[in-house]
Amino acid sequence: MTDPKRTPRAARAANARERIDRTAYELFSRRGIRAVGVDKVIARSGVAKMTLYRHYPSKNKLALAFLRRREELWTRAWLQEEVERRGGTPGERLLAIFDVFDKWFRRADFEGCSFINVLLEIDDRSDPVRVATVRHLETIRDFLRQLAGEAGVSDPDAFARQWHILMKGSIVSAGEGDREAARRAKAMGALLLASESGGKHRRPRENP
Amino acid sequence: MTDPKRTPRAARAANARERIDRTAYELFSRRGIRAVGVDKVIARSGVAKMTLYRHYPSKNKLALAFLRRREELWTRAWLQEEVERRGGTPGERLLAIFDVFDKWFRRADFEGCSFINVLLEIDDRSDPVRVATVRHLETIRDFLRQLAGEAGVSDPDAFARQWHILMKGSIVSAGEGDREAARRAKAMGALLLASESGGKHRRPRENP
DNA sequence: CACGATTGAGACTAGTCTGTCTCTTTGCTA
DNA sequence: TAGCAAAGAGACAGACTAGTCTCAATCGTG
Repeated sequence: MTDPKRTPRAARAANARERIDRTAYELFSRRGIRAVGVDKVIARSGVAKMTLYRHYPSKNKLALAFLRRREELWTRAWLQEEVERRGGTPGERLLAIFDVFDKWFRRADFEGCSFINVLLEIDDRSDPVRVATVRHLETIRDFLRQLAGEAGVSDPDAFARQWHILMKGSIVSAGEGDREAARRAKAMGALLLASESGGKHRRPRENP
Repeated sequence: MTDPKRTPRAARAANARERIDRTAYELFSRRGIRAVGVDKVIARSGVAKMTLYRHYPSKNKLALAFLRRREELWTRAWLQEEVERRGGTPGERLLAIFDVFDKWFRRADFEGCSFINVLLEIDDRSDPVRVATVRHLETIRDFLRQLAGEAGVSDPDAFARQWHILMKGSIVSAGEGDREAARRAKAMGALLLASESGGKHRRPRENP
């Protein structure tokens, strides 16, 4: 006989992992990894300790799973989707990054970039979690390099790294409290883009 | 007991506070504040626990003292001194920041910016230590605003914030491992500076 | 020489952390 | 209906955390 009222134990149990993942995402993205204990994840997700440790053999593994999820949800499903939806040309898309950031920075619950946060909170350069953040940041730069290449800049890798500096700088500034950080970065991005389309192996497009 | 060799107890005791400060600086600047326990500071500085707690009533107070020292040594005695030594005009000095950063980023023991690191490792926006880092970052921006004003920029505050974005972005990139980050940021700084001195909203101040 | 202040050394409290273990309960399936 | 795999609940270990407290050694100064 089906009982629609209470949530059956099995139904909850079935998505125990999903509850862990979601809770870890909420906590780690907002407060950092070191600052959040497994006990907190357990209490918030309503899961038994052994259940968590059966899915993830250590907190580090859970942290790595969190970073993967962050890339899925933040980098791909949010940033890239949003940017591709807004901008038409590669150049427009690059600039649209800062429009997306602008809305992000103005959110009351702005949480910053988890990759930067985790990168800076781990001292040991060989730490697997730290290494993973560097890799995830590279994924973001791959996206930038792709757009830069499509935009026809002379050195897409160097350009992507410069663009990434603008992004990371504006994120830190937003964390400091500057809500206009995205617009400030966008203005510099526009300058960089203009200097690229008017420089080196390209004819100046300046007004006569 | 049994004081080995020289270094009389009194001589050591006399600069107990200085030893604490120096040790806290070394540890906090390199590993962050949360990651370093008071026991570590005590062991490394060779000071008794009660000695530390008599000078600083809590670890937070020690952290605040560390940040003040960081501003003294890093911001003023190092960055500002170096920049003023290298550059002649305000514009040259602004660009010289990235020359100084370039040498910094190439150091094997590059430790990053403590203000950014501490800012991002503390979640609570009302935390006194976090508030202090924001204030110390403002001190850096004051310096930038001063130079921007002297350079005749139309909006020194906005310019300083943009410049600071370049600085912070390049520091994070250097932390990621990009040793060319300073040069990349400098190139963007040069563009920004050029757009200000030759742009539409130019403000004739000094200069021919 | 003696006093007062500072420091060293380390025990101690009370709490946190990650990770392990046992035991019971649950729901699905054969 | 019996068995099995997954999960809940919570005790537990061992290490670490910030901070308190006591007591003796040592210094500079009167």
